[in-house]
Amino acid sequence: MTGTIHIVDDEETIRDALAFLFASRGLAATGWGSGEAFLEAQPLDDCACIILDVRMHGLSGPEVFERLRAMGSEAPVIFLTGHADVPVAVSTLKAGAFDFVEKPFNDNQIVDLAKAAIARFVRRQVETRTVDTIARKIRSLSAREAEVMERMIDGKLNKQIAGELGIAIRTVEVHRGRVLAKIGAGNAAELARLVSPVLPMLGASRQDGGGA
Amino acid sequence: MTGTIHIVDDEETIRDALAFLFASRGLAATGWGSGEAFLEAQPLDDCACIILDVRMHGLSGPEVFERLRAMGSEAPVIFLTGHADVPVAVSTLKAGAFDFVEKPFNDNQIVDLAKAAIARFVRRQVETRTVDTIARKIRSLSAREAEVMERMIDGKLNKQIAGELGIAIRTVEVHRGRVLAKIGAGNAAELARLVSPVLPMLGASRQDGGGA
DNA sequence: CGGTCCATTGCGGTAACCCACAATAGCGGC
DNA sequence: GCCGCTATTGTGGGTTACCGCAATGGACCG
Repeated sequence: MTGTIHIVDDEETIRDALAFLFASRGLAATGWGSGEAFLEAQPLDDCACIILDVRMHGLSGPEVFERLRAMGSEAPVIFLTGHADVPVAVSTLKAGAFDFVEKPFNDNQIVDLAKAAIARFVRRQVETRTVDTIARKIRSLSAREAEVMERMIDGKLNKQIAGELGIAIRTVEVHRGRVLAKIGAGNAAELARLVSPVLPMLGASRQDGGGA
Repeated sequence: MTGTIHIVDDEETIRDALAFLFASRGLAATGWGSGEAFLEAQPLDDCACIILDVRMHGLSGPEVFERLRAMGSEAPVIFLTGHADVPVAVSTLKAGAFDFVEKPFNDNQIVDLAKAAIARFVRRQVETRTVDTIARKIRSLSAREAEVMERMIDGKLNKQIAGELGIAIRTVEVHRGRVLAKIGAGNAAELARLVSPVLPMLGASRQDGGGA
């Protein structure tokens, strides 16, 4: 099981129709009668795809979408609408919605869209996990080790690094060895390849990893 | 001058109104009466932003958009439409359009959108130029040098590379030196940092850079 | 106060990198 | 056939990287 499709619509007819449709195609789906109910349950871990009706009692689809993104959810969202609302379509798509479909929809179209959304979700999950693994390793470095690593990636020699940090070459060697061990790289080239794409995404999240 | 705004609309009234509007805000703009006329002139180099009417005589806006992309243009496109056409809005945005605006539009909104589009265009131009510089250097490598470089980035030792390629260590050293010189890196770490983000984008574009 | 973690440094040695000098050999063009 | 480009290899030597062993000193915790 790769994840569940969550259907949020205040019309029970549509909810049930979609749930039945997905079930008949072998896709797991759950229905929610309102945005509030869905958000409160927060089944974030299990969200591979979210289908939101635009106009609902209480929170609207776009409002639910906005809160999901604010909560950090990256799940693909497919909007359903019964009214030709171009501005809403444009703004949600520009905000990262997966698709925007007008009712009445075609069964095969919706199923294909949901499958594509889940496929994208799975792909991103894999990428994110890879990045997170590296990021966690980087955060496990002490402050000094991080300083040394940054300079290693720039291709600086131990001698230069020692000069910049005002410490002995031997000390740089020790840090360098620890960096390679913690990141799991055999040498500076591998380190640079692994870490350099992730570094720019870590801006303010570093914290002092050690004492002194 | 960062580039020109190209307005493609078969209604002269709108063309002129937009051209006047942009001119009054200090933005250079040119009008075209049809998609065919615009495509034929191919002012690709000068396209910082393209405004396309959806429904026109001859080629429709989306058709023009599709041909532009097929021609390799990455310029941001803003669609204008007089009709609430959600499917067209969705498909064009998913295909990479910058925005989709319904008439009648607000003057300030259009100007701000055009400015944002131009800003994105300029930013991408800079990125593209950086990537192209590296890509050109990579293409200047001989076939053998490229094979060696690939393994350098993986952090392999000269000894390992020599084994894989069935050549002497000394030969690997020579290629290694030439790779670093051609790319402009001081060592393998810098090489990996510079080249590894660009490599995946070069799939089929490599060609033999040298003799025998 | 002892234990833990980290930064720091030194010694000595192996292995790897980098380069100048020198030479052989195949391919394509004039 | 000569020239130029590239690939290939060797010799020898200076510079670096990397590692084990050993030790000192500061900060924090129970």
